[in-house]
Amino acid sequence: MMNLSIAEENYIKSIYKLEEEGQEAVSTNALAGELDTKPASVTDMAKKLKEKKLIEYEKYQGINLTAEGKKAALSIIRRHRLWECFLVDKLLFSWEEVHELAEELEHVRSEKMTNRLSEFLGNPQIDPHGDPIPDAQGKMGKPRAQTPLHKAKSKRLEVVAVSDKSTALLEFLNAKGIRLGTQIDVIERYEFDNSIELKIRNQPAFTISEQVSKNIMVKPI
Amino acid sequence: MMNLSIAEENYIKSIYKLEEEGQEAVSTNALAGELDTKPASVTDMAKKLKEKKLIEYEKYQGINLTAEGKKAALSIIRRHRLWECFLVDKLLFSWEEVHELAEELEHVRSEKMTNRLSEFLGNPQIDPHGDPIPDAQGKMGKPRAQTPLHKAKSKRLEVVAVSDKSTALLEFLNAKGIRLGTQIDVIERYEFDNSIELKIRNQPAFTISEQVSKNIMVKPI
DNA sequence: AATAAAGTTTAGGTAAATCTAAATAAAAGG
DNA sequence: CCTTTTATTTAGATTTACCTAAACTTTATT
Ligand SMILES: [Mn+2]
Ligand SMILES: [Mn+2]
Ligand SMILES: [Mn+2]
Ligand SMILES: [Mn+2]
Repeated sequence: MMNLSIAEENYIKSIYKLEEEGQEAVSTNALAGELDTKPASVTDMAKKLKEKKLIEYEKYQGINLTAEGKKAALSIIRRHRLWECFLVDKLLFSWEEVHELAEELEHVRSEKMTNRLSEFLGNPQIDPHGDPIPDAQGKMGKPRAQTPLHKAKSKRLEVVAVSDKSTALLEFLNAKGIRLGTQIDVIERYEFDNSIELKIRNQPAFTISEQVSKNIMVKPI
Repeated sequence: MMNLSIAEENYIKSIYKLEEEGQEAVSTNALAGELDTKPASVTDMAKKLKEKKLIEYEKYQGINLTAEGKKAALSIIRRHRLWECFLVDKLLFSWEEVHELAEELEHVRSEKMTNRLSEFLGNPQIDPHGDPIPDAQGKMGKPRAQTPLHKAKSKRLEVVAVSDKSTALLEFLNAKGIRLGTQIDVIERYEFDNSIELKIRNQPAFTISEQVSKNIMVKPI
């Protein structure tokens, strides 16, 4: 496996994320948005990553990871999520604090360290946001076939993941008492703005916007 | 405290190390040697660090850290040594494996994470090589007034630190059964090459070169 | 199909951190 | 004190990862 720069790793990870979110071929603009950079910079990097055979890329046709690119992505994601577990489980950070730190820790490349960290943490299967952790071979549990709350049909639900890791969202969820494993009763869905009124045990009912509900992944219970 | 690049942090740390080793003013060449770079690059960086008021520097006169530079150095060293403790105590690495990993982990700057890591480790006072760990305020236990084995007068000694962190030396010490806390009996000192014959409990006596003995810090027992 | 709008690439630059080779200053030796 | 050696700095390039502005493609809209 080639040696990637930090910038290259961040690109690979973002391409993986956008592909996973359903983009057939990842567009220059989408990637620029995800990485908070300019489209021209993305084009530059695309040429380099193509040269290194980590992506397939033709002018104006968008980007897709090659098999090798996917392998690299999964290895970065593994490190990212394991460090998030460490920060939450061992250093007692809360889930909204760990993403940015893991964004840096993920770039320390050592298979031995990564595997020992995993073992030390008891080989966790999901990270603090409910996302699955790839194993040492790059196999990831479930490809996340999760229902967002705004599309769930059932009345009684359990929170299994959040898809947005912004401090803003996670702090909002903290304030409302919503975390992984929280059980939710849907009281009412309002069609005009797709807001949802819901209730959590021992708490008054409250309403959340579609913006929020589409980032909460749930399963029926 | 200003935001330093990884390169700047590595320079600051090396300047601190060379000052600590006794260099009145750190020379361009010494620093280039320590950082495995070229003197011309050091001159470039010296200008930048002077601009940022982290060092005192006049052309041809060598380099010294300012108070602010020292504070920055101690903060980097704190992170470095805490991560080394983590790797050895929690991930079960051996002392020759951790320096290079810590060289990268040290650049993740988060006071909160650093302090939590310290707490998680039980606020250790020394790292796996016997070096003191600065506290959150940048105070470092003892300024290392340690005797190297080749200058020790006493016959019975205890190993308290190693001053060279190269894998080569540390693996040699592993092979000989020398680690922190090991008790040594000096059997003979040979003047012609300053080699030392010594003995460790339950092991045949053996001889080490001055190259080795000057990197083993000891105290009498 | 023609045109407008949106998306993407190219051209040309900048800043950081490096390098080599040449110039210059300091130190050492006689 | 003069000269040689050693140390240091400058000048000029290179690489990586960005950027803006202009040119070019693709796509959507009349
Ligand atoms: Mn990252
Ligand atoms: Mn996560
Ligand atoms: Mn370092
Ligand atoms: Mn150490």
